Amino acid sequence: MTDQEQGGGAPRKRADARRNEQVLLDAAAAVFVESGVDAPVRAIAARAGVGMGTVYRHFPTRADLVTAVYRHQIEACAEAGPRLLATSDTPYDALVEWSGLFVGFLVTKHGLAAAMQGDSAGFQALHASFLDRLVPVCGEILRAAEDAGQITAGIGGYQLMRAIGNLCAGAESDPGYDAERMVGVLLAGLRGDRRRSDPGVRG
Amino acid sequence: MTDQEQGGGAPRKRADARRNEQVLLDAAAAVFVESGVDAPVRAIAARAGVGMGTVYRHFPTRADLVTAVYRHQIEACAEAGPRLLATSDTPYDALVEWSGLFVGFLVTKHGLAAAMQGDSAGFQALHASFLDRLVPVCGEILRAAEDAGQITAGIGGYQLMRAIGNLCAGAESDPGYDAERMVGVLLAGLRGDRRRSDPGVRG
DNA sequence: TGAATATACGGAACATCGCTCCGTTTAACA
DNA sequence: TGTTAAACGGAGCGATGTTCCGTATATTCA
Repeated sequence: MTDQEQGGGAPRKRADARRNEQVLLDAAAAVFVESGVDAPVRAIAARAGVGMGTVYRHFPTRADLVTAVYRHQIEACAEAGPRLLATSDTPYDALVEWSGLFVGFLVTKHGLAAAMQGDSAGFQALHASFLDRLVPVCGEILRAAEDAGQITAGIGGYQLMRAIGNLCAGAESDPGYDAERMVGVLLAGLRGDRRRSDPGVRG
Repeated sequence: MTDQEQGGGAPRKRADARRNEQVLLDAAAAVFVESGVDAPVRAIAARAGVGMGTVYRHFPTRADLVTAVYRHQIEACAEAGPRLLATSDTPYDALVEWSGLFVGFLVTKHGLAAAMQGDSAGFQALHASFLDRLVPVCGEILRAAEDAGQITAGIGGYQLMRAIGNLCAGAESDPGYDAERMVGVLLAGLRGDRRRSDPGVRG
């Protein structure tokens, strides 16, 4: 995608630049698998056999690199939303299944969920990229479930995704914590809550 | 506690050492309020008017300092557990109230919840201190609620505290995310799940 | 009171980050 | 083949957690 659109207004990138971008993506993917998404940029540069400058020219920040590596998986998750909504028995079932996909994606990438919290301004890009694409998808499923009267109203896509992302943070390195189960409990809570119309549990 | 037990086996600490420990605790507390628990150790040393070495002699790692600063609040939270269990109408009510205390504690300290995830080995001490004291308390309330048939079985104190802590991470800096509400949903999920084995009861 | 000594102190120094800068190399094109 | 703009590499910067060690001092004992 990044390459093709160069045919339009911008002049085509140089061959070595295009090659290095791919080399970097491959190297980053490999390093992320081995050391998690917190791996030093230097390690990725070394693995790719390029200098630091090259990394940062292609991906202005660590978060951009992370985003780029997982872009196709984000896309797959996004596309699964409408499909699940169409094929599942009920919107709530779709919500559960879609959440399962998202959780599965998060917990297999070391530190990805933690990074999504985006406290330090650097990760804001990652935060945004994930959420820009997936929040609308999640929101659509949520609204469908709401309309069907299956869950409580007033939980937005962002709110739920943020909660799920948080629940998954650090889960892969903690055998005593079962993120998938707690996400299941959270989703059950969406359903159980629907009996109260009053939104402010705590004021 | 650190001072008193010196009367036993270990020789009493030097006066300047005792004084500096307190000065450091006060300085750290102030800096944490202003800049969050992620504040640089240097900033705390400067605020206290001591050198870096002094900080690390008293608190071998940043996490130990954080733990020490909030120790009395952790203690208050721990002591509230049995009390709530005794005074609340039902164990589940106690669970909700106790969770409210814990959440209130976490969200008012910038970055504390995030630190609790303890990814980087440094924060393991913080992780442990919080959990060693509070997990049994939480577990007791959970078991009481289980025994009363109010919640699903098989969720341990660690599991729930970890989930709540995660849900609160980064909440204070994200106006679009309401951690307290999502904790409420999670707790509702604990109750909602029981309907699988006991369909009749509705709160 | 005046050494003697263990204890504590201060802050420079080290390792590790993310990220920037700039002199050098090289692909693209006439 | 020569020109030029794009891309490269990696040293360097600033920040951070942590360690080290020479110096200062509280405490003790004569």
